[in-house]
Amino acid sequence: MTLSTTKQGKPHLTPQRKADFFKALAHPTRLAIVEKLGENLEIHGGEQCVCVLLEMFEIDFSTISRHLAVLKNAGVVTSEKRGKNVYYRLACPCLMDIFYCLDGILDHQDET
Amino acid sequence: MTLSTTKQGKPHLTPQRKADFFKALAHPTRLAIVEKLGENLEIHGGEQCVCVLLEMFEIDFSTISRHLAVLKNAGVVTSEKRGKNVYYRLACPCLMDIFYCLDGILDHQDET
DNA sequence: ATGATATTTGGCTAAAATGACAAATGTTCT
DNA sequence: AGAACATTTGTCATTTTAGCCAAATATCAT
Repeated sequence: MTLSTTKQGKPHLTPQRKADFFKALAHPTRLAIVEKLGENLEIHGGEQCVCVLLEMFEIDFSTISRHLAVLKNAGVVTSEKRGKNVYYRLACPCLMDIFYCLDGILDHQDET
Repeated sequence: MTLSTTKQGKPHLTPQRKADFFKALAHPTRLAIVEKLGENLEIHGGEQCVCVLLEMFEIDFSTISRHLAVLKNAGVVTSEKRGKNVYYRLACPCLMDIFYCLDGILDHQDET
């Protein structure tokens, strides 16, 4: 998945860019990672060590690493290396608004 | 792409279900369709004939039809046949909130 | 420097998504 | 009934994604 950018390397708001963003969220594992990063935003912006994320799933750590790379390329998360560990956090806390929206939509559908 | 459902066939709010929803939005063509359906919501709920959607793209009509099926299976749109034509509309007008959210997020990123 | 720990990357296979063409279906009109 | 139109579905080729294992890289402790 390639992030669409302008000539200056600065991303812009094309349909492709939006689609890339949704695509990054279009996987249960990545979604779970994002929701985890959305918890406790008041503590270091909700950042989590990769090692913590690894414990959440029973899949190979290389696979998690790849999922994290997808999220990062799409601009959903950022990462920072400190010592032996790498910490990921949401690129924008307001990202959680999308989930509130979605929950509302899906709940509304389920009522029918 | 299969929509996750309960035994009663009623969808529930699993990570997979959310991921399916995002996956349906994770394509520029489908995104453009959804945004088109979000216009003029006050007129027949924003519904559009497939024939109108066909004119928006230079791809085969069978491909558009498949994209519409993906959106429908994910619960993003509903359809209704009237005469020779089929009309699609957003399953929930509030879906547009997601786009407002996303625009906000991406705009915010672009400022940096 | 060596070894232990944490994470990413290369290489591969299997599965899923995309898109085109042709054929099928359903509807209206004559 | 038959033709014309609108949309969907069958089938297939191509591309993309997901996941695993092994190897590479980076950092810390001894």
